[in-house]
Amino acid sequence: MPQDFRCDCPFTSALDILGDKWMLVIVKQMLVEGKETFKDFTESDEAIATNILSTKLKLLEEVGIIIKTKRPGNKKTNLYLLTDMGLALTPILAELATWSDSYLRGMHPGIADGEAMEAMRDDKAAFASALEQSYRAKLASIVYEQQ
Amino acid sequence: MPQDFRCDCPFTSALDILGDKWMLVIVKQMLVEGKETFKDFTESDEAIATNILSTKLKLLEEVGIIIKTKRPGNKKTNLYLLTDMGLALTPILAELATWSDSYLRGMHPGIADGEAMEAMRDDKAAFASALEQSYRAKLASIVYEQQ
DNA sequence: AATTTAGCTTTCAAATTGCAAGTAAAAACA
DNA sequence: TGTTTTTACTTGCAATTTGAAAGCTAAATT
Repeated sequence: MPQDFRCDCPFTSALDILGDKWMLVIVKQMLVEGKETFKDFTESDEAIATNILSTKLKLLEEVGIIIKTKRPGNKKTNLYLLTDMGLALTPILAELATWSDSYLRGMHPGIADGEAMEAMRDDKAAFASALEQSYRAKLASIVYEQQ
Repeated sequence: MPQDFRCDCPFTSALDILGDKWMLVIVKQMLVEGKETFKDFTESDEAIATNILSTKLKLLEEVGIIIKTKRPGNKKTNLYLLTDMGLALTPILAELATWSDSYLRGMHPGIADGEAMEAMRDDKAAFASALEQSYRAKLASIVYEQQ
């Protein structure tokens, strides 16, 4: 199923891929919460249904935002990892979270407000690149089958 | 219909509102293309259906991203304008477009690549604040019913 | 007064999302 | 070595969202 695009607008084209309830949430779970396996994702706060998870992981892989691999010696557990294309979504996530912080608390007072949020308020770009860097460090440290 | 949120995550909460095919596209049409009226939106490249447009405009207003008003003396044509909350989405849009520029051209070679794209590549933050500023200038110049 | 325009609403079809249950293969356990 | 558990799904079906097309009403224009 090749992606199709509504028009030639770069804003809209990003949303043709990312504009749904789940794509960026899954990327966030990988980047921020360190989720890597199918089971990890099913145990998230957002409680994604397994059929949708399966569909979205396939789409993310097809588009090139993640790769699907395994740890050597383990034939069962799939590892899902962000590519450069996926890591490049970090600034979008940081912008979404700071927008929530600024404008959604009136509507949803429970929104988390810990150290990470403070760090983001303090310096959004620094927060984003620290997140990205820490994910890259993890990638460098874990062993998985290259393709 | 009060919005409901999947969990307390600030990333996810933004997507509970913005995570669909249309919300950010409509904001983009207002901000970048200067669209203001129901008819303006129906004439866009993205070709939104009128029933969906109607639903999404209501939701955008309810959330506080836009206001619905009129020009004095005109009882027919509604004017939809971005609020501060809506204008604060500008950086998200800029990030989405630059991500498309960097990673989607392989999949979608037709993505527009004009002066605006060059300006964004050159300085994303400057581009975003120029866009925002120009929208604010327009707001200051047009006459509409205050509420 | 008649026509056009703007801003919808309604109907119904199609696609997407979601719940719950089931399956298959690998791994862990006894 | 057999049994159980775990992981990663798939399947069936209901509910919600999206979409195409037509219709409708009031305001504005001719």
